[in-house]
Amino acid sequence: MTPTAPARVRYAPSPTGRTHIGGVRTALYDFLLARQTGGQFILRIEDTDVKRLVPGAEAEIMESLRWLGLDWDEGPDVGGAAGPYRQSERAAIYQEHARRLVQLGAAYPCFCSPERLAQMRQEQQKRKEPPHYDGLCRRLAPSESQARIDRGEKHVIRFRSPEDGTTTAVDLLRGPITVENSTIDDYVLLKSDGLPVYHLAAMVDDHLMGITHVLRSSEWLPTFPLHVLVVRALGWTEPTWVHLSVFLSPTGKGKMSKRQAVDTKGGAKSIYALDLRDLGYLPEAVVNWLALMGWSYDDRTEMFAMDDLIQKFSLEKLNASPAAVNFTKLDHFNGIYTRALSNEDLAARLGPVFAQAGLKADREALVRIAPSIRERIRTLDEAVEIAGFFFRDKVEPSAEALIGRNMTAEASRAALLAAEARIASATDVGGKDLEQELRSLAAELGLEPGQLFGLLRMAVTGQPVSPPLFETMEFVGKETVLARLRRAAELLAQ
RNA sequence: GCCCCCAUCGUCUAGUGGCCCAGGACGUGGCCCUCUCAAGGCCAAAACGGGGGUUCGAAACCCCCUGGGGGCACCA
Repeated sequence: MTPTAPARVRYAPSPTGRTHIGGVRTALYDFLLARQTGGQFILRIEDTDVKRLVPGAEAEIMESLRWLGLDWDEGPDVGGAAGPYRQSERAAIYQEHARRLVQLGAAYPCFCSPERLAQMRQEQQKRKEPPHYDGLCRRLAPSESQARIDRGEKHVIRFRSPEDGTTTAVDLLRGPITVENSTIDDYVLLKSDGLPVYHLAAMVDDHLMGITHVLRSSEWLPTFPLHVLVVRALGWTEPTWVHLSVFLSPTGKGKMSKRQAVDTKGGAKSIYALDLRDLGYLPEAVVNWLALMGWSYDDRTEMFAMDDLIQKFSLEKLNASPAAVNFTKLDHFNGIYTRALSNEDLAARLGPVFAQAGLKADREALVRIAPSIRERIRTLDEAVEIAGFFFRDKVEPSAEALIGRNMTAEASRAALLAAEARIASATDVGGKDLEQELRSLAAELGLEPGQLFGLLRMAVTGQPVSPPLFETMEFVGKETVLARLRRAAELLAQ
């Protein structure tokens, strides 16, 4: 049931790599649930594996969330009453709970060396047994364990999983999941470096931070019963568990891989949030797209602004089956959101894109061309492709490209010069009068309007595809248009 | 190998036993509009993986198979 009581939810990534859309989607759902119920959205960094830490990863997590408008109420940077929010700063807390578990008899110290464990596993595989801890230290008398600890022997703390019976864990989307306890391994909870493993750290933090709903990836399903057992051993009440399906690669075959910039029809794509930003996608489009990958509202509504999502999101409508990433649909959403932008807004977002392409395009100019390109772009960077010529000093089409459709070079040159003369005497190069004038000219020359216009387009813009000819000429300016037409005629004469 | 999850058009999905010879969206094809490219409008093709049950009635419930995915670390 989607709660009406304030939900406290957390997004708890590990700073071990780049921030991809799978994680971001989980964060989105967390955020929506918190905002809808008037609860809190918490960012917690799970950095207990020192070896896998990637510098800058934490910053990328935050930058990605901010870009998409997923602001958190509590976190490493903003603080909060349940902090610290970085697990590496909470080691003492986990150690205390590990001790408690040992006292309770639900966990035990294990002194086995990594070498012994590796060998054990190897032998088990040879015997075609599932790899699992063989329980050597589980059978140690507490007094002996204590003595070895006092002697300073290196050890970990393992969970003492029940020998028989079954454990049932309830997932909101899948219902009860029951497993034989004999299949639950004696997992390590606290490593010999004193830092916890996920199985302990996440359970402790979720409880201490008052988390009401745990939304996480379905990769955790296999260890879900273990988690429930840990929580119960500590005597805590469980949160509502929601396991979100993973994303599949665009073909639907195989998991979306971490290093995947697949080449779809529109060009290179990326599964990383910040790459999407740099590729010219709008955050509102990415949010809408992501929200619909695993969640739906009804049988027809697809456009959702963040406010709509906050209002309409519900856990019940989450889909338990895996979804393939569909970048083409992202393009579609992006096109719609782009077209909905005002001239000023579009110009503002285009500024950095043109700058990055090395083109000097001031805000005022961008506002003026916005109406001409809005309907022609799906991503912001396509604007450079279609309208970059506006900001280049010279256009130099090849003589070959300047020959009109079904025309000779000479006829093309003549048409260009004839058009130049008419445009020279026009008062308004963007107006209907000139258009009529040139249509008449085309008829006089025995040309289709499209042939003449195509010729002019190539001469003025240097490209076969552009915004509508007359708006384009108006923006380029009469003198420049005339100069370019003369230059084109020259090129054709050679 | 063992454990767990999932299963409707190519893709995202609606569907909670009769409203479904299955609806929407993207994509695809065609037509219209049109100075190019888009945008827009109209139309079309396209799915309940297979087999058993349950039921007066199954896309929906149960079982098996198949397929897909995930997991089996002192990673998360």
